[in-house]
Amino acid sequence: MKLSSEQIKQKLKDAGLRVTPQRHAILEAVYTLGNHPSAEQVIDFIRVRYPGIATGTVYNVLDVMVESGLVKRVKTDKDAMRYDAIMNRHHHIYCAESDRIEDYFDEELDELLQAYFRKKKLQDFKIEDIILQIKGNFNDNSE
Amino acid sequence: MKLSSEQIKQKLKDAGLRVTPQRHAILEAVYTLGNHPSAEQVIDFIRVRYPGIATGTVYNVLDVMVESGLVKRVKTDKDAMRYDAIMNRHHHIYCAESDRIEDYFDEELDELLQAYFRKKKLQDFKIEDIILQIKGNFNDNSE
DNA sequence: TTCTTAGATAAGAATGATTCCTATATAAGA
DNA sequence: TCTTATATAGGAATCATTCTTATCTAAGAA
Repeated sequence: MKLSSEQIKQKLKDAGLRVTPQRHAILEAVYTLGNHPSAEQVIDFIRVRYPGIATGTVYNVLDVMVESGLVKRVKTDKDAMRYDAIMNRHHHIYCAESDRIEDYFDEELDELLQAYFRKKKLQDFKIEDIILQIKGNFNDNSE
Repeated sequence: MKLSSEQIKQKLKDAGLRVTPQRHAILEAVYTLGNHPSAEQVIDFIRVRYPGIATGTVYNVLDVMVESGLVKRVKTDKDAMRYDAIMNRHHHIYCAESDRIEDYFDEELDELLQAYFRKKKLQDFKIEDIILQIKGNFNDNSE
């Protein structure tokens, strides 16, 4: 998903963050890259236009954005952490072989789960979010 | 869960793996520690009785065990990978604040999900496993 | 039982991802 | 414009994990 410069700025402001060129570039990168980029992919993307950005800054900013709810961390079987800017409730379809992640939106399923856990409460736990990790294989895997 | 030495041995054999003292100790550690240990926790646990075990061996063996279906990788928001020896279908209740993971078994839910995805097929994807990550907060968090 | 060898391990170097440190720079409110 | 709390650059440091190679051993064969 591509956002306008103004939209990105507004998102940072809404999250209560100072608007800096670095933060702007990083949030833009996560949105533009779309498919759950790693910090490294974000850095590579940004350095094309903005070579000076420091590695540490990207990690810092991504952390800050996670804290502020602008992005989410996505961990896979692999080592590097990945980031997701889509904040609407969604799930992940994941193939370990290719390390590919696809978003899965399904409101019907979400309602089903919500209803289920409204009835069947968990002891001593306050649910904030439920994420399905759907594991398997893409049929069109290039292998 | 605590397993007898004989049970552990049998599990290794059933998985088609050679039975070595290291593998025995590692599988025992994952079972005994119970709560989704990281590789580091496994190493610390084993070194008390078996100081010589090499770091690389633990990582190797854990990978081999994942390949052979003896343990599963468990991913959290944090960097380090964690491992789970419970292979029955179950889900995870996770609190990012404390990094605590609890197992959640619920056959009724599993059937619900199975029925749901039997009807609503995903295009171009063969589902092998569905794991819920239930995120939130434990009420008794010591904080 | 002993022999054989494919496969496993030790030890530690190497790598890759991430965090930390601190001097400098800057966003944004006064 | 000034002020200052906050952010960034640059690079060292740390942490998790993988790799390399010499040595060792489990387990089937003789």
